[in-house]
Amino acid sequence: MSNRFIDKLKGFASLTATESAALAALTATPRPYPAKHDLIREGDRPGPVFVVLDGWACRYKILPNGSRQVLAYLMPGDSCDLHIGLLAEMDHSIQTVTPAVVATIERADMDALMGRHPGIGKAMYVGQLIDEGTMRAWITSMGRRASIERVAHLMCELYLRARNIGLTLEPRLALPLSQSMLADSLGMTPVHLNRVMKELRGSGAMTLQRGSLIIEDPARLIRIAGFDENYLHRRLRTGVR
Amino acid sequence: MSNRFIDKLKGFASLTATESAALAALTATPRPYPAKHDLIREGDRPGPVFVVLDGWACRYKILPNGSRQVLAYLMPGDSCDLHIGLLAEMDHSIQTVTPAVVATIERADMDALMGRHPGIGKAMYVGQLIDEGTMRAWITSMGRRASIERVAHLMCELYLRARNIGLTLEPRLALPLSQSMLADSLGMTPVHLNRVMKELRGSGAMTLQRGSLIIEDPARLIRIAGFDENYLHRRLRTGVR
DNA sequence: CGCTGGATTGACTCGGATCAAGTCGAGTGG
DNA sequence: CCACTCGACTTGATCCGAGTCAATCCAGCG
Repeated sequence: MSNRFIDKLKGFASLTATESAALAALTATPRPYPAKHDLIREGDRPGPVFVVLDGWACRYKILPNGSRQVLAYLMPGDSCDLHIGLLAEMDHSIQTVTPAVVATIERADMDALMGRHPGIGKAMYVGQLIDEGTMRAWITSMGRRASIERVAHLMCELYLRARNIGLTLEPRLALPLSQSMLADSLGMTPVHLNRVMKELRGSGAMTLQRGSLIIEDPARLIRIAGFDENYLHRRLRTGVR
Repeated sequence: MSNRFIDKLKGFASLTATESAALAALTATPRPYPAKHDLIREGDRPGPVFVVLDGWACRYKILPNGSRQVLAYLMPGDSCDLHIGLLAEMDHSIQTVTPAVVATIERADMDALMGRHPGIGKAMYVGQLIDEGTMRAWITSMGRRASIERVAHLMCELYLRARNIGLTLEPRLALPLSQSMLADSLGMTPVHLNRVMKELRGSGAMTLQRGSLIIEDPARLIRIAGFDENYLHRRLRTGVR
């Protein structure tokens, strides 16, 4: 019975058996949700912390004119902000992308947990720093990368994140994201995204079809994207308590 | 002798006299820096937490092709991420925009402080949630707003943030940002930014000249921007410990 | 077997980038 | 006090990447 949340945190800080057990206890009774189900909406009062144990979710905002911007993807093991409960209302929504299994941790439990087990706190903070780095990378992509670079960059990110948590070993990944959702992530239209995909396919860098991302030429994809994985912070600081 | 850092945190959580004094002690010996001075660069190993007590700073990234993306502005009272020390290297740089007065707090001191004074921790976390909300707003702007909307949105944000911390009371603000810096914040060229500014001026919504932002018609500017200030989280959760 | 929601392609338009001159204001030195 | 310089701001002309609109195409499915 693996718990992807715990597995992910273990990659950020060593957890004692007690700490793992405490986390397991708090995420022992997750709930399944269908695809495209809002876990929480912009304007809602935040409740417990969400932890995605299986499936994909995304953060997004809807603009006054009705268009959507996807802000981040949550993969198995990812969670929403752990201090979310301090705010009066959400500034964005979180929705499942695929059918997903999601645990919730009450704020009081979370606080108690982190007070008692500093290792868990540390691991959660590292996760949060990575999420922030990812947002900065998205801002950078949107602002200063051409569309083909942007697409390539997102594919690099999603593939590496998936590999980091053991979702795949081969140069291929099951990507449950429609072209219109990808377009809403990258600030472009579905039509243009489709053409860019065609170009990437033609260049021999990668292929995305039928929900399957295949990295054909990693070096080329990385070069197109101008991708530097440092923002995913795989190498963490060593020797610091 | 006001301390903008403490003033800002007091807006997020009530601080006891002891807590204020502890914060004052840790930020008692700030250093002045000239404008355009890198406090820390992408790739550097993070050190202490930076706290901007006076002046403006920004976070930014430089892309392989040499172009720059500004990621956020730090105004007086703002600080960098308080867990920054957990990472092996910075994923972006932080630079002063104007001459600035900056204090640094060592990680050990910060940890001790937050362990002893939960109110400080809470206030810092609220500040961080606002920073994250701001990044999400930037992603949304870059992805789904036209350039004039984007510019108007940033001006709304900067003006409101400045007013929230008491930098101004009137509908005017000293904005020490060059057009090329604004362009690098908004993912556009300086030339185009200039034209957009002209259009905003012509529409009677706002004027920016000689480092001075004047909001001529707040309602119109907000309408152009499609601005919703909820992401700045001024109304915080009440009745929660 | 027709329906439906993605994916794909074509034709046309337009917002913003690019390239290239200026202009303006604050220093600076003669 | 004025010529010179330098950085930042403006403006015009042109081009191209990406949006828009409108047909298909296709696979999965009731």
